[in-house]
Parts: sequence; C-alpha cells; structure tokens
Amino acid sequence: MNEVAFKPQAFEKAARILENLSEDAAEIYARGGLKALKEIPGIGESLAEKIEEFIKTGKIKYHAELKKKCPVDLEHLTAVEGVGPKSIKVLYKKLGVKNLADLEKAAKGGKVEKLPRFGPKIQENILRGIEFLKGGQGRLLLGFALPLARKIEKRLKELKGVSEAALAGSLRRRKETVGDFDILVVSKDPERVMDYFCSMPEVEKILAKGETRSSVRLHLGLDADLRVVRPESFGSALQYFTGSKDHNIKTRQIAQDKKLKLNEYGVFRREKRLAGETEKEVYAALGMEYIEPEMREDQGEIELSLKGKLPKLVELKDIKGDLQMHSTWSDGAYSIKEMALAAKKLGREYIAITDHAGHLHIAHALSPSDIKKQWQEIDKLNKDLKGIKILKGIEVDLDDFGRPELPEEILAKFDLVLGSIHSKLRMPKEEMTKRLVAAAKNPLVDILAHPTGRILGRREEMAMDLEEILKAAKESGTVLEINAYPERLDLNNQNIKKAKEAGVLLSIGTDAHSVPQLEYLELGVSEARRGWAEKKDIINTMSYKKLREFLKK
DNA sequence: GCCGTTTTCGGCCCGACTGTTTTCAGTCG
Repeated sequence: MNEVAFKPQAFEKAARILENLSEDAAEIYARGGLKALKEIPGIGESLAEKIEEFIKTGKIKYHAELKKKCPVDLEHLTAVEGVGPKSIKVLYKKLGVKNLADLEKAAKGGKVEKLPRFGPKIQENILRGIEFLKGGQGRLLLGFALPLARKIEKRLKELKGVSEAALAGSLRRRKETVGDFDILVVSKDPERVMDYFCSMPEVEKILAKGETRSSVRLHLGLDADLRVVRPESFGSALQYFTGSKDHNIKTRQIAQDKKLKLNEYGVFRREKRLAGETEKEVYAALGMEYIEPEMREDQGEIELSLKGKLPKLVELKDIKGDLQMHSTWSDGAYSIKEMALAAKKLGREYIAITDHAGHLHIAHALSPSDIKKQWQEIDKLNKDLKGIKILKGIEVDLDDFGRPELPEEILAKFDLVLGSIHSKLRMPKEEMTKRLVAAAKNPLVDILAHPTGRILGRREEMAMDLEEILKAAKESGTVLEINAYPERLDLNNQNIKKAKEAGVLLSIGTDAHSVPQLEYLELGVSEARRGWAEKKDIINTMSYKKLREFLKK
C-alpha cells in the first residue's frame, strides 16, 4: 500500500463513524461548534472544518474540486462487485466511463476486455454485477435473516467431518439489518464443506470458491461467505470474522503495540502461537477481557475491556416475562389463552396482554365495556392456568398533548399501561417533545411504548428531544420500551445507551400479534445488549411478585 | 486524512481469491 491510500482511508473511517453516531453531526455542531466536532475520534482539524462547511453551506469546496478533476459517479460504480478505484481510473481514462450506463455500454460493446489487465471474465463479471444492482438488493431485517442463516448453520454442523459451525459477522453482532451471511466452520476436510456450501439449494451463483474461503450469492439476493479453519484457530477466526471492521482494526493495533500479530489463525509472537482456539483466549492474550459480540462496534468497548470494566450484559434467560402483546380482543390473531400457553412453553413466567385502546382509527380498539369483559376473562385464566401469570395491560393511544385516550378511573385499574403514539407522527420537534414529556410525567402511564416510532427502512424516528424525555422519565419513574418487533427495535441501541446513562429503566416487549412472534423477545434482548444494558436495567428481569410491587409504586 | 504516558513525525490491520499474468495487482471482507 502506498501513502496515498491513507487519506481516503481516513475519510472512509470518518464516514463510518459519522453514520454510527448517536447524534446528528449538525446537532453536535450546534451544541459545541468546531471544537465538539474535533472531539469525535477519527475527526481532526481538517475533517471538522469540512463538516462545518457542509453543515453551513450544504457543500464542500474540496469535494467540488475533486469532482471537477474526476467527474465520475464513484458511488454507483464502486457498488459493482469487483470494481474498485483502480479499475474505475483505467475505465475513465481509456474509455471515458463516468457512470453505470457508460460502463454497461462499454462492457456490452466488448471494449472493457481489451484494456490491459482486464479480460473477458472481468467484462462478464461487470455486466453481471450491473444486472445485480438493477435488481435492487438491500439489507435483510435481522428477524428474518437469523432463522434462515441458522438453518444453513445447522446443516453445515451436521455435515460429516465438521466439528463446529457458527454464525459470524453482523448476524452475530445482531445488527438490526444484515447485508450478508458470514459463517465459520471447523473442519479438517475443507473441500467437502466447500463443495456442499456451493451446491446448496439456496445458492444462485458461486462468486468465489477456495480452500479456506468461499462466497456465494443466494436466491434471496444476499451473499453468504463461508470460512473453514482448523480447530486451533476457531476462536481467532470467529473473532476476525465477527468484526466489526473498526473493532478488528483496533484489536490488531493493540496486538501490534505488544509486538504481537493478530490474524484469523491466532495471536502470534513471531512464529509462536499464543492463542487461537477460543475467543476468550485471544482477547486474554492481548490483555483484554472477553467482549460480547453485540458490543464489538468500537464504541468504547475496547477501552473498557482493557481496564476490565465491561458491563455484564443482560441475557435472554434473565427475562422472566413479555410486556407487550395483542390478542383477538384487538388486532391479534390468537386468544389470550393461546398466547399465554405459548409464552409458558417458551419459558416465560408472566405476560402482559396489551391490546389497543384509544383513538377510533386504530383497528379494533377496546371500548371501556370491552375492557371490563377482558378483565373477567383474564381473572378466570389466572385461576385456571398454572405456571404463567397474565397482567392486565393496555396499549393506549396518546393524544396530541400526550394524554392517554381512556378515562383515568379505568386506566388506574390496569396492572400495566403502555402509552404510545400512532397519530401525528410528524409533529414539530418541540411539540412532540412536550407531548412525550407530558406522557412520561403522567403517573398513570407506566411505559412509553416504541418511543421514537421508527420503522426500519420505512420511517424515520419522530422529531424529538430524547434527553428531555429521559429527564422526565427519570423524575417520574416511567419506563421506556425496547420494542422487539423486527421492523421496530425501538428504542435502538444508541438510545438504549442514552436511557441507561440517564438512569431510566427499560422494558422489553415483543409486540407479538401472533404466537410465533412471541419469539421476537430474543431480538429485543439483542438490541438491549447492543445498547450495553444489564439485567438491572430491564424491568422484566424481575420476578412476577417484584414486578407487581414495582408497578404499584 | 488521523493520531500519540514510548512519538507532533512517521506510522497507519491482515489475509484470501480471481483473473490476468508467468509473479502479481485489484478487490473484498
């Protein structure tokens, strides 16, 4: 690598950091100016100024100058599999290729294969890459990707000669959406594993096939990468393959500082292997505490690990109950009894039935008379059913001023009241903040459900000042929900972190509208872990008795 | 470009696969 490459690398890293920021760069700038921007790790003098320029003018002169020198649609051209900056330079200089349409034309005309270091196969790959892009691939929601990936993982595990198989990459870090499947296998017979992997029914096309790494495109429009290693390297390979990229770069730097080398085969001092079989051993060899995959985003976890001060993250087994779900009384597909029995089967000790009430436009909202009948049913079920307790809950709409749309005397009789916003989601920031602060301060509201209202891939978070809402929630003891529904995951990891720092308690609810959806609890726990939440931060880790006492207060 | 209780200069993670070449560059993760 030459020195020239480090500048774009710094820009790319800065871009990744800005994307992962919990706050918009413009907000940081509004709060603390240039100085605050420079305090972001990875942002220095020069980048801070460029960001400032962009916030103020919507443009960056330096960018415009570069664009003038190289008027090429890099974003879309680099998106073509196998096409990178070096290729683009040649394509532009020799063929005048500026965008995808130019590239396609040149490749179809047979001009690309005539260039030096290009050839018929690369030309062919470029055309296929462009076709793939036209198909409009995207990322898959974790909730849908995980079961599919686990099926593949299971089949690989059962393969002859395979001793271990594990999901890695963003799947293992439980990112809300995943762009590909990364799978790691331990086997002394890699050839057999690769043959099987590349011939699975899900495979549309083989992108690469080697002894230790293979890559395929699946019919569902996603790539799957497989790594095969020997047992002594399982831990280091898993560590490497899990990422994130920035987490890996930093851990490898730490190895370097200690005159060690970290790669997917182990931790080495010169030729001597010090660790590699387990991840724990790998981190220990670097003087680090084991870091849970959900934390590996280079958001401060490495520094805590070096000091031995990592939080002990909440686990699925800590969760005793599910605090949001719907039944046939409102828009759910199963009766309360069916939901309760299914939840019991999954090991829950209690559930809260939280059907909709409030505004007329919500489908099948419960009326006060419905509610009384539902309570009778729940009382009877609590007598009849053993091993599962049902809380009388409600998900009540909040009006434009944050007031629950049910009379107080009824609300007061519920075990659990969730307040949520389903209308006027685009209120101006100030009004929305007031609305949610009012709800948080209302003693009858126990939990703010899906507090930001975001829907992955469809709807942004509502405009609001979360700090203000957290302050109000802290004062009045209101809980904020981590909604486990795959499209929601709301609060998200960054906001969970903020809530935790503000001393606000959290709940996890599946928002299940059917029996299979009760399993979403796992996704909520993953998001909580991505937000560094511990057992004590989540109210449904409490026993039924303790939770009842907590809710009465 | 960024960064620093070993440094304000001289470093910047590391390896696999492909296609094009006869030893390696480019791309990817």
